[in-house]
Amino acid sequence: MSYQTIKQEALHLFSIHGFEGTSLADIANRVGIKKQSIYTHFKGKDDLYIQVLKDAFIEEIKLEKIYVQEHFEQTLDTFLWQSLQNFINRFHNDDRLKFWLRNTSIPPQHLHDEVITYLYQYIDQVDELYLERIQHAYNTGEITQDPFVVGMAFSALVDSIGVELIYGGETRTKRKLKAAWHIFWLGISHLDNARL
Amino acid sequence: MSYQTIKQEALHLFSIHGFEGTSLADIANRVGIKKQSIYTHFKGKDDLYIQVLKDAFIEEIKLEKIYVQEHFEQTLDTFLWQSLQNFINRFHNDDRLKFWLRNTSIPPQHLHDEVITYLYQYIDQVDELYLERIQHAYNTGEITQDPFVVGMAFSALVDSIGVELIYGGETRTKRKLKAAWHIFWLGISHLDNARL
DNA sequence: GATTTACTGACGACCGTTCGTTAGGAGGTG
DNA sequence: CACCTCCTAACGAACGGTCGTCAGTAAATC
Repeated sequence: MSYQTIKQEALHLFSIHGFEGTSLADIANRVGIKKQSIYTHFKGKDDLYIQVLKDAFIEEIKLEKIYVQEHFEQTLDTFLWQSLQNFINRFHNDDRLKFWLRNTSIPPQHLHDEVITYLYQYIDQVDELYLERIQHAYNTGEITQDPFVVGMAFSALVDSIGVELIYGGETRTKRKLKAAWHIFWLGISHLDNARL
Repeated sequence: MSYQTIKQEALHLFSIHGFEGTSLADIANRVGIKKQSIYTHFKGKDDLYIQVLKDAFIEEIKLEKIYVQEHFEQTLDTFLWQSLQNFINRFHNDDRLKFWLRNTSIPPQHLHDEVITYLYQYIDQVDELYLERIQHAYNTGEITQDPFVVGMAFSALVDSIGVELIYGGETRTKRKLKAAWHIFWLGISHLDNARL
């Protein structure tokens, strides 16, 4: 089924070169068909792009849910740390996350609203997933800070890792992650429960 | 001098639509000239793009240096916090930072290396600037954690704010920044000087 | 008059898209 | 089994546009 193949190759190229930087000819070339044949399966370039976006959205949410489900019982420490490792691994082994992080910063203008809608849904849903686990940690006294604040701070930490991954330096990413994580963990387990 | 005007309008459009998403016709249109006239001042699109990139790099570095210089004597608390505010203001009032953050995630492939080189220079130089001030804070006992680690963690904090700014939600940015800063500050002033 | 600047005109290349057509298989009908 | 119809997938050819670019010319500035 070349319907799937087209989406797969489109995802790959979009994740590297973005919407305008990727032509239908390029995609078709990788699939091994002519660009006109793409129109058998998709209404046009916009349609293909949105389909790819949607797929990536659904899949990424699913993977996050699975992770949280399978690691919920671990200590918050390893739960959060391994989720970061999981995030990094996914970025390297899968085009979806790459597509996701890269295309949301400069989406094609005429599709901006649609892209942003999916993006916000993604962030909110993921944040909520993690908030549950963090709330749990707060209740058991594992952390002392307001769970909502901790959740947001962790979300910011994930954002920063995303940036580093995009910029490409593996050494840089590791170094920054190590430092940011260290400070983050000290912060959320701080004894003085300061008010915000 | 329309040489400057061209760069200015190019910067504006590149910062919104990226390299491929911006045409010379669009730029010329905003300047009020024909697209061919751009070739009087620049060798071509690539040349214009690199010039704009270079300008943004130099100017942003300069602004950071000025900030650090003028606020060095403040407490680390306000020094770092206000630098974040400064960062946010610059993003909103100036196209350079917008260009910078947006174009480094998906640079045009044939200019990738050049772009990345400038980017790394930028990050390293800024990190070093802040490290000096942080080192100073460590010496005076204002913070307890390894200055290098604190610098990296702060750099990560800036990254995450950059992401939020690009995504566009002002409310989201404020909320996340508040939380991330809170945890960050607790972390770097933590009493147990844990080893990394 | 020399030099800078912007213009007109045109170029080939590529863009996304539409058209009509062809090959091949699935499924039903006689 | 043979025949016909329908559907899917991919094709070549071509469309109107836009892209970046180059050459030559006119206008403005010094």
